[in-house]
Amino acid sequence: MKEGPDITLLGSLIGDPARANMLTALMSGKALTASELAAEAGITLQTTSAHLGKLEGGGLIRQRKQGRHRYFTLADDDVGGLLETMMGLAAKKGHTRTRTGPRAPALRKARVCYNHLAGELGVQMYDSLLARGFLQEQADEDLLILSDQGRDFVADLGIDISPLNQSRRPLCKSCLDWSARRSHLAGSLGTALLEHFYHKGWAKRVEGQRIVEFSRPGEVSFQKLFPLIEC
Amino acid sequence: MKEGPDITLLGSLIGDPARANMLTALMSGKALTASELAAEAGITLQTTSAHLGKLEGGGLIRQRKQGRHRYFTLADDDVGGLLETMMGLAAKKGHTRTRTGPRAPALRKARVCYNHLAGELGVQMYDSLLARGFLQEQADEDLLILSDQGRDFVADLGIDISPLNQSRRPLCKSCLDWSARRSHLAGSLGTALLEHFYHKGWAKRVEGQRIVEFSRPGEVSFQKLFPLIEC
DNA sequence: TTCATGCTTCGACAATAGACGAAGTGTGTT
DNA sequence: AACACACTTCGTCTATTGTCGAAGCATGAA
Repeated sequence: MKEGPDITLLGSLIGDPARANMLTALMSGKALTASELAAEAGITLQTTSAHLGKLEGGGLIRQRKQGRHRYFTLADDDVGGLLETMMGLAAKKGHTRTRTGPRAPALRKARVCYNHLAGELGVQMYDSLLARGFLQEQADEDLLILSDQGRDFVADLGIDISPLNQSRRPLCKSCLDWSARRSHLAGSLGTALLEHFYHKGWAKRVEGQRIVEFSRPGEVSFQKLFPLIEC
Repeated sequence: MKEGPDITLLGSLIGDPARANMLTALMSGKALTASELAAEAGITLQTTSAHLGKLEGGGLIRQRKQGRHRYFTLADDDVGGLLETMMGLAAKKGHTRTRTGPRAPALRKARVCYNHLAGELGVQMYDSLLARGFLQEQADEDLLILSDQGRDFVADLGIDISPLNQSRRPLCKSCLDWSARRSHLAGSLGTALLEHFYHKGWAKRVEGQRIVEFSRPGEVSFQKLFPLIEC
C-alpha cells in the first residue's frame, strides 16, 4: 500500500526512556553487559532483557557471547550516527534532560562518540587534519580520503592502518557533532587515534561517563600534534 | 542527574504509526491541513488534532493559520533531514513497509525531499553543480558555498537569489539521500530550483505521492542542464 | 555433582496513551 | 443573524506495553 521504509519501529525503540538510556550508555562505545545496562537504565534485569531483545530485533544493537557474559554494543556506526543526529535536534529544540549537570562543559570539550573522539577537541583534530591535506572530503559522500601524507602522518604515530584497510568498515568517515554542529572524524582510523591517546596516557575515560579527560601534558601534546591552522 | 539532550521525546513522537504517516506525508513539502493529514493517517479528525498538538509541542511541525484553514508543515530542514536519515537506516535494516509497491523505482529516480529534489536526479544535479565548480563544499559543515560562476548560472535560469540571501534560512545545504546514500542539494536554492522545474513544465508532482515525474522533453532538458562530468 | 552467577522466559499487573463520540470554539459565507 | 465548515477540547473506553516476581536455562567454578 504505502511505499518506502518504515520509520515507526526505529522511533518507538528509541522512544522508550529505559531503552534511550541504554542506547546513550552504549554511545560510550564500550561493550556493556545486561546487568550494567540494567543499572544504567534503573530497571530490573528481566525488564532489561526484554528491551535488549527488542533492540536487537530492530537491528540497533548486537551481542557477543563471551563465557557466561553477554556483551552488548551498538550494531554499527550508522546507529551511532543516527543517535548523534537525534541528540543534535533534541538539543536544538530544547529537549534537555532534567538538569544539565556541572559536567556539561567537560562533555562539550571532549567526549566519546560511540568509538571515536568528539567535542571541541574532536572537531579541532578533524579541522587540523583537513587543513594540512592529510584528509580530503569527497563531493558526494561522508566518506573521507586519507592522502599519502596523511598515511605517513599516522604511520609516524605508530598506527598501522593495513589491517584497518582490509576490514569492511570504512577507514575514515565524517560524523556530525551535536554540541558543535560540525564534523569530526569517525571510522576505524578515528577509533585507532582515540586508542592512541589512551595508550600514550594523554587522556582517559571518566568512569561510566562519555567524558574524555585529558591530562595537562596530554592536552599540550595533543595541541602540538593537531594545531589550529588558519585558512 | 544525567547530562545532555534527551532523545526520548523525539523517538516516541516518531514512533507512533499515525504520526509517522503524517510526518512522511509532510516530507512531500506541501503544507497540509489537519483533515488531509487525518485521511493520510487513516484516523479521525479528533485524534489527528491530538497528534498534531504533540508534534508541534515537540518542535517537529509548525502551523500557519490561513482563514479557517490551518496548514501544517515540518518545522525546518533539520527535521526533514532527521526523517531522511531514519528512513535510510530503516531501509538498511530491512524495516520496509508492508509491500514495496510498483512505484518504488520511480521514487528512487526522482522524489521530493521536504522541499527540494532528491533521488537519482537530485544526486546528479548536485554532482554536476559541484564538478563544474558552481558549488563548493566546506570542510566542517554541511553548508555549501555558491561560487560567482554558480551565481551567474542560476541567474541565467531566471532565479533571483537576492531575496533568498536575506532570509535566515541557509541558501545551500547538503542533504543525505536514503536510497542512494549520497548527498543532494537542500536549502532555499534547492527549493528554488525544484520550483523552476515545475514552472518550466519539466516535471510535476504525482498527486499525493512524493514522486516527481519528469516529462520526456523535461528530462532531456534537465540532462542537458546538469550533465554528468567525469572527474 | 553441586553450587553460584548471568541472563532469559513466563505470567500477571498497572499505567500509559491512542482511539473515537459528543460537544465547544472560532472563522468565513449566505 | 443563521449556517456551514475546520478544527479543538472533553470524557471515556480499550489496547498496548513496560514493569516486576518467580521459575527456568545456560555456563563456569568448586
